[in-house]
Amino acid sequence: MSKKKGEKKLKLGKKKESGSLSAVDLGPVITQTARSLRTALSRSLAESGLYAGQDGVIQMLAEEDGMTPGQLAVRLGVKAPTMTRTIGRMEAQGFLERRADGADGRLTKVHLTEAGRQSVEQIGRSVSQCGALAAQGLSDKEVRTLLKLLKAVDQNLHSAQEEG
Amino acid sequence: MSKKKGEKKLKLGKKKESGSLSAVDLGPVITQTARSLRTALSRSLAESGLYAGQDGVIQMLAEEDGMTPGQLAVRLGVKAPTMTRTIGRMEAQGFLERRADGADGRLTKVHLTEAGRQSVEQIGRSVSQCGALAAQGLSDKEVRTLLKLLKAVDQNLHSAQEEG
DNA sequence: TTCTCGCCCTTTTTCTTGCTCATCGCTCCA
DNA sequence: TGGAGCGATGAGCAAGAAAAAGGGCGAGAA
Repeated sequence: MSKKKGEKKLKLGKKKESGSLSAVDLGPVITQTARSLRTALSRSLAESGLYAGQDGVIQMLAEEDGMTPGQLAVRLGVKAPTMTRTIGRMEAQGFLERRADGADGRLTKVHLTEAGRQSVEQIGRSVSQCGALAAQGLSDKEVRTLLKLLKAVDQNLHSAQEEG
Repeated sequence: MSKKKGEKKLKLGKKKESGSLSAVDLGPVITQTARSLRTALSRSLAESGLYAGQDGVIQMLAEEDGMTPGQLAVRLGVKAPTMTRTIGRMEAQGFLERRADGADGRLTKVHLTEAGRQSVEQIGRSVSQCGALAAQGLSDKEVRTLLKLLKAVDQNLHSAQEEG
């Protein structure tokens, strides 16, 4: 790998290699931004009485009630055990409830409770408000570009994970 | 601040509000990408015997030994309690050690041990390798754009945090 | 000069998400 | 009918955050 190491511009090799220079910063910057976002969302979500990470479950269920923990995990990009525990906590909090599937005994269906359904709107507000804040000062086009690049990165990470 | 709220373009509001449309997706996508990255980095870092989140401490200390927990926390974008505990764990793992500051009794200086110093190189490899993987298929320019946009988002999030 | 109060830094505590490894139960197919 | 698989959980480890508790330093008041 890596033939195009320093051949990019060859500008006197002023600062290291211009090719990898930025890539190293990618990790830290993504991590940092995600942390900031999580913290911000967390505070906004606190008004609804829930934590960052739980919002997705509510929104997913609002779109399609009765999903299984496994489905939720996949769609939210989280591992199954994490989803199980989060669901358990949210059930205790009264936002949703588990019901056994009549046809297949292995499956558990997750349903929104009345309280859960009532929180949907407020959560949507928190999320979009948070998104708007994050995107402040960026043009529509820039946001789309950011989204596209981020998805590409995520894709890279995923495909590598499978190969091991 | 903020008078220029909806006066941006006013283009008939074709699809909802063209401004926020993508913005809502920003949060989930960033979160998701960060999770993937964390997982990937975690595996790579495991060879060095440490966890995702600890790498930054080593690298920071490699650059400037003897920083205080507070300084490390700020530079790594983490809250002080988190840093304290991480340092404690890393001290137990043998990567670094705490020393009291002679001049100011409130301060604690964190120093890399020999083992810590020896891990610096390998960690650097893990991080840059991970960054390279993430940036796979992206042009140099795209990476720079991504970096720029991400930093802008992070900035937005931070400035809002201060205002409360 | 001495004492006290306010401030800063660190650490402790408690709660959550998230991951990996391991386990238990149910299905379905050979 | 017995085993392979899939789905949901359980247990253990770590990062992060918020709230609050210790300790030391320094400045201002008496």
